[in-house]
Amino acid sequence: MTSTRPLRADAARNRRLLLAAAADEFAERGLDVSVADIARRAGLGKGTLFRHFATKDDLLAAIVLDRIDALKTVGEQLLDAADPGAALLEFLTVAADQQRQRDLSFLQEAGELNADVTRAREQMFRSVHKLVDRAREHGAVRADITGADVILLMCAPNYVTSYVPDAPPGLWQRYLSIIFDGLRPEGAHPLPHPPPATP
Amino acid sequence: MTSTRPLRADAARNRRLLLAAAADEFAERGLDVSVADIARRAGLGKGTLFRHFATKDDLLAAIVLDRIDALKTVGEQLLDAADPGAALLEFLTVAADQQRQRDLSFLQEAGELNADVTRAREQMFRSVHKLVDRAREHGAVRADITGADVILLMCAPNYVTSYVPDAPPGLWQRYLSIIFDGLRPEGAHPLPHPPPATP
DNA sequence: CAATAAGCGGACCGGGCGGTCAACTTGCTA
DNA sequence: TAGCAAGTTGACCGCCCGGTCCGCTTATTG
Repeated sequence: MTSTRPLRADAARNRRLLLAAAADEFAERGLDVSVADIARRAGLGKGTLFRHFATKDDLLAAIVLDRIDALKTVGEQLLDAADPGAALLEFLTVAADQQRQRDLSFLQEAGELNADVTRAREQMFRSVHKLVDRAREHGAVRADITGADVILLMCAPNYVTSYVPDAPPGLWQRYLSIIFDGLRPEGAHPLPHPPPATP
Repeated sequence: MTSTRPLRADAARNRRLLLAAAADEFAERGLDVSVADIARRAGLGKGTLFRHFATKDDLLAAIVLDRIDALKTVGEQLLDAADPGAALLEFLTVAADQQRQRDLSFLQEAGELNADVTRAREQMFRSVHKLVDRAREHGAVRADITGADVILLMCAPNYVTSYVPDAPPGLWQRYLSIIFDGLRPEGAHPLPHPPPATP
């Protein structure tokens, strides 16, 4: 589209600084941190932040877009894995590990208004659906589970651990493991409600 | 302590109106709704709200305290139930059903500063620990699960469904069911991380 | 090295928030 | 029913937030 000439060296560095500071700040203190705090953490002025990202939501969207794209790629690569059950578990592990601490709600909050994020998210969701379908056909997950279910449950381990004050770093793995056991065919009980259509 | 004379009739009614309006508003639109909106929904002035609740957090704490107390009572009653596994599931069902939609984070957010809420929460947690212990001894849940695990997972069904745009009313039951299957002994895989000590 | 445009920063703005207050209304009681 | 304490109200306050703007700095380039 707009053939934009490359960023000046310092500007490129500052952009990276801002993205990193914002990611940390969002992760540690939630989506409500002020842009002033983010800029301060990056060691830059507030004006600089707004030169790089027109709005606070755009900054959030840039971070989320990165992560979703990375996840999408991981998902696609895992489609060729030998063990479909292990592949799905691996995907969920990467997904939960990538978004540390409390930046769980990233997926929805940012996508509301940004078309790029929405599109990337849908591509990533498609990967998940395929992973789940493969795992189901292989008997690695129960028959009554859908991709939409897994997408919804994907962030739960992070959510759950965000409520323990000084959580040890790997605690989320415990809850991913429990939830994944709930997805397995062994000992599965019939589900009381059909899955949602949307995601 | 302070022998306070009973509220005037209209004041008592308004207090109930405010609590109901706040509960609805928090549930529908999250904890960030303005006190002005809550007062408007109750059909009252903002000043009236602050006469009944010194601060917005106090209002939230009053709501949360009610719910936690109710949950504590349910938990204690279920301790006498014949089937410990069914009792635990019933408790989790009541817990998830009680806090509809997105008011999931009630437990932590409000208790941060309010001593009453903290105390009530700890009592309720004690009930959960007992329910889980009984269920474990009975073989209804896996041996490596603790009360703290269940407390953390308690709100997950609501959290998960809060991300589907127009969720059908009972959808949370699906995810409670999946997660509960993950708590059962059949098909359980060893957990990769010890449980947290705190709750 | 000089010229210049790209980048930077912080004072500033409008708006919305939680919370206050003094003038007004109303349920209770004797 | 008269008197008054209890209750109500919305205009108002100070604060902080996202976002703007313009004078200043600096990387780039011929």
